[in-house]
Order: sequence, then structure tokens, then C-alpha cells
Amino acid sequence: MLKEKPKATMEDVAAAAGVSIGTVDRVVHDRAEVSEKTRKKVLTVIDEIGYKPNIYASILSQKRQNTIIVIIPYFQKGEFWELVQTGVDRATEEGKGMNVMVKTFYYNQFEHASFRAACRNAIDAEPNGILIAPIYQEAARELVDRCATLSIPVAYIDTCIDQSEYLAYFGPPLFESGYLAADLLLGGNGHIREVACFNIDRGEVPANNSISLRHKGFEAYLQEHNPECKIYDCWMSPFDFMSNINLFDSFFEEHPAVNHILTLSSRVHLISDWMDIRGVSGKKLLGFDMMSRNIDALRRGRVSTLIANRTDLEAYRAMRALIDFLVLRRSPAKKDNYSSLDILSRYSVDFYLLDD
Amino acid sequence: MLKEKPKATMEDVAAAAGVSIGTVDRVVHDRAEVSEKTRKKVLTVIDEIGYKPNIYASILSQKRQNTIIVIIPYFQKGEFWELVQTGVDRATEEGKGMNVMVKTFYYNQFEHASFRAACRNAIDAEPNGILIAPIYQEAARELVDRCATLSIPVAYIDTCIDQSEYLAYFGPPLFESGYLAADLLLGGNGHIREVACFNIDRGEVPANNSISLRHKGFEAYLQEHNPECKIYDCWMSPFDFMSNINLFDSFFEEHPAVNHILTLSSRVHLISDWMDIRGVSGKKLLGFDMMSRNIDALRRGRVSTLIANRTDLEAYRAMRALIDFLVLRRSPAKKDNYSSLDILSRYSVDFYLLDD
DNA sequence: CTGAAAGCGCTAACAT
DNA sequence: ATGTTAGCGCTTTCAG
Repeated sequence: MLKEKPKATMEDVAAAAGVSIGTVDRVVHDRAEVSEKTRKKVLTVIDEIGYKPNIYASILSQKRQNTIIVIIPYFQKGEFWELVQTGVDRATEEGKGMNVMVKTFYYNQFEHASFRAACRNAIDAEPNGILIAPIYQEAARELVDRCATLSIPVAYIDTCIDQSEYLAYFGPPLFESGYLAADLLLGGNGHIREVACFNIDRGEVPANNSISLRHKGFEAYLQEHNPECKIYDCWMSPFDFMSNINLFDSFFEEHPAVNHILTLSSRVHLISDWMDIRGVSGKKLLGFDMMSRNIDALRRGRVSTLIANRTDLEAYRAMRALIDFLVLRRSPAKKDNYSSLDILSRYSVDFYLLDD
Repeated sequence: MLKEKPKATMEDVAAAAGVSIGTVDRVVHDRAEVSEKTRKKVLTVIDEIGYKPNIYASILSQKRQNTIIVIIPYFQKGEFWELVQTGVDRATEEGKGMNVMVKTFYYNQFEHASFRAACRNAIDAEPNGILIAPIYQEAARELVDRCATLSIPVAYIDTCIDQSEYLAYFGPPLFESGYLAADLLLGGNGHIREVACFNIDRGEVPANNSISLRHKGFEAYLQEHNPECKIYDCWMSPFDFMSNINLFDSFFEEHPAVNHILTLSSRVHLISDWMDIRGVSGKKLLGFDMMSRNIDALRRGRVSTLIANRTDLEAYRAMRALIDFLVLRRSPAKKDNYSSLDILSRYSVDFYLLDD
């Protein structure tokens, strides 16, 4: 704390190193060719006098226009992906001041072809960076490989593609979230023998990666703590309200003793709606994600616990990782950014969304 | 999204309003006297063309030096206040680029006089803004009133002083955190008749406000859900290890059937340490705050639940509220910023500290 | 009350 | 390979 010096500038560095500020800039950004000798000299001076670039001046003087393309599913109000959009929007706003423009390409998450098309359009638009929710792994991998050869940084949101080259990933630790779910649903009750797990049926699609990773975590917990417990896996429709009602009706007619229920997807409200309609109570229900319909169900006590993460903030951070990389040449501190697993109870949820 | 205009600048506004950019600046910041007529004109133009100031240019060109003074307890490594320090440090770093300098005045949280002295020194240093943890309410109120007359913005961290004039408050919703604690400790067990509540003895000090608010929340829950349940309130020493051991020993000798224990302070690790030493198990223990010793106890299963909030981020945000106000003339979106009540389990805690 | 102009620290194009 | 310089958009004197 002894240093009250008025912050070194490039000019100070230039003077001390006996070069011009242009040269300092070159070595700071290893922009053009600089002789090894002066380079060394400048670098030495920089850390001697503790020079740190002024990001405000840097941003202000930047001429380059950057375009970031966002590839995510389109959505209805209240759905999971709306949270992602919120975060993207916030970053988009901030980006304006830095000459970064954001375009979003939406795809139909239930149609492989739609995803491929979005990827194609993205590349054709010659972006400087890409944010993608890579639901279809193989198609996404193609895109990402392409980006690698074109030196276009890619950030993943929600799911990650292993063994691919990317700038950063932002999303929940999926396996662990399933493990935690099991503990919250069954913990301390070694005698429970049955649990129902309802998930979204994605038809043609290769099983959703997020869901299956969560499922593995869930199984792992049972294995260790409750090996006798049986999981009934059932599939809900993403669209068809009535067929879901029938699904629940018939499942619980057949298995009236199943009192522990969860979904690994974001639609626990489908189940709690059924409970409301049928007046079912006394069953413990757990779900994921902070959409308002889930939160309502939690507040009413229909859902006993919600495991959430600040999806909106994750999306924002993913965008910022891209922006900072492009504008400030700053690589993210961490490549894999796992979100916290937030356990929401009806008594804590009111304070969950308040801070930014 | 139809507006691709290259972002209006002050110059655009000036041109359209037929005045100079100096005048535009004056009305934007209602800096000096401007005739009502031109003022109106400029304002109209501004929202017609949707002018938004460029914060980077603004920061870069600012000449004013701002000093923020932070008044917090001093602490040992691993204590609660270290978290606050972390957040302050981060903001301090960011402040450097904006000509804001931060000085911290530490006080002894167990000595009233020490707090008063810190407040006095703070005022004498003629700061432009103050961040304070107002543990001693009345003394703090004097300072804050003083600041109000001097137009020095004040931000509170951790606790708030009612009916005082302040820029922003950042801290947990205390009453609700006590309520939640009760639910997590006793929820679903209407038959529990006894619970032990250990807190830090602050001697001379008027009862710690945070703790008593939490306690009220805890009582409220019992009142509603568990009216038969009795609370044993006991006082731990903040310093004396052995006296605490004796305290726990004798308490549990006298009340062997008390299986539900909590502390409303941040030192649940004092209790779990005792459990380790005495090999006590089978008791459910709940505490607050994310210090590493608490987190260790949680990981080991000694503590069943920890209610935490990102104290470091709160401090950071409080500082930013001050900085943004001073540098960007931007008032905080909300005055009272309640943190979320994060419920940590041994299976979720590993992901709690990862994101920023 | 209003205008003109000199920076803030950096970037990037242009010279050398 | 290195130096020079015109901005970036705003703040803040200093004149008038």
C-alpha cells in the first residue's frame, strides 16, 4: 500500500524504455514485429514500474467492430431459455459501448435440422465470436471445429462438448446436481424403495446430454446410499398437456406408493400442476431451475425443493468472456465455469432473484 | 432492433440542438446554470435521438480524485470480516482505473471506543464516500447524520441503520434468515421440544443487532410451526477456547436430549470442533456464513446445513454502488439490496465459491 | 449563460 | 522495426 504513484501510462513506459508509445503498444499486444531486444526491454520496464493498461482508454480508442453470434433455442415466455436470453440481452447492452454487436440465431431444440441450419448461418455471417448452447453434440462439434480453424472463439452455455476447442464453458455441474438431487429427495431415509423420475421426451434426438449426466449422478447416489431403491423413468411430452395428465394418472394408479418424485429437466411445474388438478398431496417433489412457474409451485409448497442456478448470470458471463476476449484481449480466468447448485426452499426463494 | 445507428454522441446532440457540446454536458449533469429554454431543447433532443453517454469516455476524461473510506472491524484470517475485505479489495483494484482511492479504517468490534475513533478519523479524512459496517448503531448514526449534512454518500454493509440517510445497504435479510434456519433445523418435525442456540457474547455491547433480528425470525417460525419448542440461549466467548468447551460440556450434560443446535453467528465451527473433540454425533447442527472452517465442518458432515450469502460479493457491490455514484453519477437501482439466502449442503458446497 | 479547446490514455493508420 | 499522429467521446478549464 506504499505506492501512491499516479498510475503508470504507456508514455511512462515508453520514456523509461527509450522507445515510442507505438512500440510499447506493439509489445503489449504483440501486435507487429518488434526486435527481441526492445521487446525484452519494454517488458522489463513494464513490470518494474507496474504498468497496467487503462481499459477505458483502450475501449474508447478501439476502432474494430466485433460481431458475436448467439445460437440458442427459441422459446416461449417462462421457459428455461428465456433466462439465457435475459443474460445475453444484458451483455448486448453493455457491448454497445464497446463496438460489439450481437446477433442471435434461434433454432428449434426438437429439430436437428434446425440446429444445423443455425450453425451454418452463423458461420456464413463471419462472426468474431460465438456463444452456443450445443444441444446436438455432433453438429455442434463440426461448427466448433470450423471455428477453431478460423480462430473464432466459442463459448458454451448449459452444456459443454468434450474434447473440443473452446474459450469457456458456463453451466451447472450436471453429474453433481443429480447427486445432490438424490440426497435432497431421499437423504436420511434409507428405507425408501421407489422413486419416480419424469423427464422430457425428445423423440428422435440422441438422449439429451444434460439430463443423462444428471441421471448418472442420481444413480450414483442411490448406489452408494440407497442401493435397494428403484427408479421408475417416465417420459413427459414437452407440448401435450393432456397426454401428461394421462401419464401421471396411470403411473400413480399403478404405483400409488411412490411418494418421491423428481424431474431432471426444468419442467417440474408439469408435475405440480397435475398434483393441483388431482388434489394429490403428501408426495415429495423435487425439480430444477428457476423459472417462474417452478418458483410458484415451490412457494405454494407443491415442490419441496428446487435446485437452481443463475442461468441468466451464466449467460451474461459467457457473453462477457467473449467480449472481454475480443475487446480487451483478456482470456477468461477459468475455462470451465461451473455454477453453484442453489438449493431453494419456499422460505428462501423470495431472495433468490434480487441481486444481480 | 431496427436501429443500427452508430450511437449518438454529445456532438450529435449539440448539433441537433444548435448548442455547443459544453452546454450539452451541462444539462446532462445539471452541472452549471443553463437557461431553462436551452435545457428543455437539449433534453428533448437527447431522448429523440436516444443519446446515452459513453461511460468509457466519461471515466477517461474525469479529473476529479475520489476517496472512499471503508470502516470495518479488523479480523484474523478466516474470520467473517475477511470476506468483506476480499470484496473491498476487488473494488479497490477496479477503482484505480477511475481515480478512486480507497482507505480502510479498522476498528475493534468488541470496543465501542474503537468504533467511535474510526468514525472520527473517517470524517477528518474528508472522504467523498463511506462504506461502513455499523455495528454500534448510535455512534454510527452520528457519523451518518454528519455525512448527510456534508453530502457524503454512505453505503452500509451487513447491517443497516433504520431511519438514516444512506445511499445503499447490502446485507442478508436477517429476520428471514432466522426463519429459514428454523425450518431447515426443525421443519417437518413437529415433535421436537428443545433446541439449543449458541451465540457470541459481546459483553458490554448493546445486543448485536444482526443476531437479535435473526433470533426474532427463528422465534417467529417456532411460534407458527412448533409452539411447544423451547429455546436454550447460551453465550460463547469469541476468544476463550477452553471456556467454550466447558460451556458445551456442561450444557449437554444438563440437557443430553437436545439434538438440535444452531448458532446465529458465523462461528458454528466452535460447536463442531467440540463435537469432534468429544466424539459427539447424532445431533443436527446448523450455522451461518461461508468461512472456511464452517465449510470444512459441513464437508465432514458435522454441520448439517449452512446458510450463507456471498458476503464478498456484497461488499464488492456496496463499493461499486459508491464508485458508480461518485464517478458515473449513477444512483443504485435499489437502495436495500438483500442478499440471497444460500442453503449449503455437503454435496453442494464445492460449487459455491467458484463463480464470481 | 454559453462556446472553444486542451487533454484523458490508448489504438491504428501512416511515415520513416 | 520503430516513430508520429489523428482521433475515440467526454470533462473541465478559460474566455467571452
